[in-house]
Amino acid sequence: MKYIDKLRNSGLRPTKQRLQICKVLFDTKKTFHFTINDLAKKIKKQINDNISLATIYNTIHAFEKKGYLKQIPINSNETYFDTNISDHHHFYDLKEERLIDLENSDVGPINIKKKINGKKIKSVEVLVKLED
Amino acid sequence: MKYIDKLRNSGLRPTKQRLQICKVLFDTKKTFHFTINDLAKKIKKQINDNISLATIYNTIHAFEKKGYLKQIPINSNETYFDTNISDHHHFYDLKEERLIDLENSDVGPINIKKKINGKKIKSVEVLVKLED
DNA sequence: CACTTATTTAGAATCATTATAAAGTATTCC
DNA sequence: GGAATACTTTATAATGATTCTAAATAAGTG
Ligand SMILES: [Mn+2]
Ligand SMILES: [Mn+2]
Ligand SMILES: [Zn+2]
Ligand SMILES: [Zn+2]
Repeated sequence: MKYIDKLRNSGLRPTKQRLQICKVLFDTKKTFHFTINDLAKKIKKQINDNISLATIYNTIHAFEKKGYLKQIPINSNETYFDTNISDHHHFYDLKEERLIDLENSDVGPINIKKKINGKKIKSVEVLVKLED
Repeated sequence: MKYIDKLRNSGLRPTKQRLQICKVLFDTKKTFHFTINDLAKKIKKQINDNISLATIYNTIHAFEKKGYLKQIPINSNETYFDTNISDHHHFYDLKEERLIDLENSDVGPINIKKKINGKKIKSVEVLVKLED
């Protein structure tokens, strides 16, 4: 069982709820962007069972900490997550309020010339805002 | 009167509160990053007068709409604003939870190769997360 | 199976932000 | 200047995403 091992390997007990959430998040051809609210709806529609909102929050945060999800830096009243954990960037369509992946190869190499003493770069993320 | 004209020119009446907020935001050598909460404290300390929180929110949003402030895309429970409205980027020190400006010249030119039909690029912002 | 530890859950609490609507102020026009 | 009008401020309430709490349940261990 793919997800059972995945969870065990990161010290998370493979509970029914976590496995159901894994299925919704990772059993797809395409990766996707979501808010907790989006996800809660998707879960309700896809599995015929209830998972409490607190568990969804807990699980998403646990997955993010383990690196199974990424948080997308964007200004919104809701937090956006991404099942695409590759090093990549985003378009944000301001009118449609929609995120679109920009693969690393779609953006030339980014050269950060400034250095901060004693700190190292953990990630470099580009947000490209789009208008009509 | 610098700020009176500035406000009038953008169709905002130069009220006492707006002028006081202008002073706190723009009467400084250096630009700075702030949350509404930061700013409310700063206002209380610098002017000997009370401005309601609702007015601070209204004013900051009006200024942002007019282009006198920028919102910084970052995941935080509070919204960050910037009095530096030049085209620039940010370091975000994860440990100290602090934003640091990265001037455009500190980052090589960014080449967005992908195009989205019917949309044009409004802004390109880079967020560089720093760890120890 | 007992025992320990982690997880789930409903509901309450928190807190940034936005909405409301009444009182106050700036602007316009005579 | 002095209405009349439109905009602004304000206290306070409402909203809504997220986090907290503490009791019930489930998983891991031997
Ligand atoms: Mn957020
Ligand atoms: Mn926000
Ligand atoms: Zn993405
Ligand atoms: Zn800045």
